[in-house]
Amino acid sequence: MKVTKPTIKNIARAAGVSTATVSRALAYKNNLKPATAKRIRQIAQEMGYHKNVAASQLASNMTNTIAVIINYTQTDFWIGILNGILHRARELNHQVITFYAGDNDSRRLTQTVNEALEHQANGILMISGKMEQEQVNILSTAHMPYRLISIYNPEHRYVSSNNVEIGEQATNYLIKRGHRRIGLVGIDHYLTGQQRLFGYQRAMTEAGLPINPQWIHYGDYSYQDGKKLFSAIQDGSVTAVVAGSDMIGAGLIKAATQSGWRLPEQLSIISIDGSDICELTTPELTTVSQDFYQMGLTSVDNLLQDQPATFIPTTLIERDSVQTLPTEK
Amino acid sequence: MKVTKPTIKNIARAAGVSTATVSRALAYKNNLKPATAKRIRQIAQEMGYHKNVAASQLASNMTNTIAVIINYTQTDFWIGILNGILHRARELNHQVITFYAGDNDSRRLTQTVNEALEHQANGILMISGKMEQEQVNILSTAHMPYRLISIYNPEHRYVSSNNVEIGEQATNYLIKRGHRRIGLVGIDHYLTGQQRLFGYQRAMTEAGLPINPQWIHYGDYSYQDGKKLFSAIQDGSVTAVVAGSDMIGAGLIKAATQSGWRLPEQLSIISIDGSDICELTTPELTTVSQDFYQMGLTSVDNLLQDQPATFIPTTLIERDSVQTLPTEK
DNA sequence: CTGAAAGCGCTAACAT
DNA sequence: ATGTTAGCGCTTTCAG
Repeated sequence: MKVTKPTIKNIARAAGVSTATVSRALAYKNNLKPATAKRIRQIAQEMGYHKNVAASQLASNMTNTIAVIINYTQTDFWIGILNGILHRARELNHQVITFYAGDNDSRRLTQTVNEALEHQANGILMISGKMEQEQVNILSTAHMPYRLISIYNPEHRYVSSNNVEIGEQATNYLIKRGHRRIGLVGIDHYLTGQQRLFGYQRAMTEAGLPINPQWIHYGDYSYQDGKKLFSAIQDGSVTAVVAGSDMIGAGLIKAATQSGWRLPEQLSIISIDGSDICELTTPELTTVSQDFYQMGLTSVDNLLQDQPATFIPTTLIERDSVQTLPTEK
Repeated sequence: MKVTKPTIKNIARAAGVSTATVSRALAYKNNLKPATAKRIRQIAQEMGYHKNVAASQLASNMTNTIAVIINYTQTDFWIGILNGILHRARELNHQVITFYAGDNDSRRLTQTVNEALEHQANGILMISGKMEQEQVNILSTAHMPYRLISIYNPEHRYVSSNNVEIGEQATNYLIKRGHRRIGLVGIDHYLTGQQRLFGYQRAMTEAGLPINPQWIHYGDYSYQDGKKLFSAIQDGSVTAVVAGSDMIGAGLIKAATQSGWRLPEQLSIISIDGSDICELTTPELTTVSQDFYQMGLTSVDNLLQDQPATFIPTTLIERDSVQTLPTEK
């Protein structure tokens, strides 16, 4: 489909004015006769004109745009963040354009980071579970402000929950209810996972509880992995688990239920990172949640105001009818 | 944060060549000495250079970009579509940039459509439940190819499932199981909803079943509305319902369960538009599903190859342990 | 194989 | 209040 788009030149000709006047009219500048301005806009609309943002950006050297990179398409924990970003960005008269990198595909993430970098945004917000040094390097040498969202990385600017604290709170929740053999299921091999593991270890250690390495199982935060990982704990070696994400928690619950387990009698689960989906999937699930929406708001402020790295407060949400068994098997 | 980005001019100076040569080197053109090319790329990387896509587009008049507009941020049915789009777009060497319009906020949708239009994409894919004439007009007069995804609108190019068929299949599923008083809950007031309603009506009529207007309830496809709408059917006037979306279905199930109902004994539910979340929320739910991923693939092909409007095939997915009651109350 | 130069569509001084 | 003009950073002829 060959499409010839009208330009301000066409409009200028049609309106019998110069391109500068057209430009001014369309930008709602106040230094021209309202009547002319209105007439020009009228003509522009009739011609189905839309500004060529490339040319505009190039000429003005301004974009008022925030680029968001998302490295997940299977889980939806980032939707809350994105909503927050959108809200605050609009408030501050910024546009948001989003780039998807797929699911933890390193090569495509690199490619996507480069794509985002080529768009002359005011800055980049990066929502990704995994990041390799390569991508971080590209970002950090690219002369463009960026923030890692929900990714704690002490060497960079981030807006993240405190994963150590989250891991610790979740574990303590179970310990307080009498559990002694507590698993940690579905954390990743990267920093986030390591932090949560550290919090888990700290809670266990401070409670004087031993940790069995076989209680710790890695995954990719997905529902699928949650289901898979149930097999790793169905020998009954633990009475409770901290799920590395709500999707992991949901997967565990699904698999456990399918195996005929009754929850939470046979297994108590507390899940990290409750998103909205959490209520849906598992009303009985307790969640140590990040306030994702708030994280989005904060991210934009942090980026545009050039603030230092920051933590989002962690809150523990008990839902409906949670009653975990206060006894060890 | 004041950032001065390197340009090809800087690189040219640093490399002792002309900007033309730099441009060629970075575009991997084969008409220059490999050694020079490599050296230039090396320098570019060291300087943290990234192409200014605005300038590039302007000069070459090419973007190889597909713009996607999404008008939902609370439900996630579109993620499957987006994945399909991403996959096929990459295959065809196209970039995807995504614009979020929020949640059925007409003003913001208009704004977002305009933003997308200003980016010189090859075309626009629009995923939205509701669309008003205003936005459709803007799109259709903008000299840019576009497709409405999952929106049946005979006056425009669309890639959609056949909503009449979907409504009919779902209703027939319940009729075959012996239900006679069947509700339709949570459809919208727009074309999609009307089509599904029509299918429902056709199935009922062909089965010789009467339709009570009070069995039909409107909503916005959200989980929240599903919960709300349960009150509309809890008088027991229907023995089964077609849920207008899987989120509606999930909401109904949640509310019904909270009210102490046992499903499917007291109420059979079949849900339209099962996304992945569907399995998660309600393993016992039967779904008339669109293949969202396929819809994404098809959308890209359809757009880039300038094909006519098309329907995606509909499939009925029975999950796990569905056994609806074959008797009327 | 490389350089010089002419724009792409728009904005922003600077004139008038 | 409007027109003239010089670029923005890049690509792409056209020369050499």
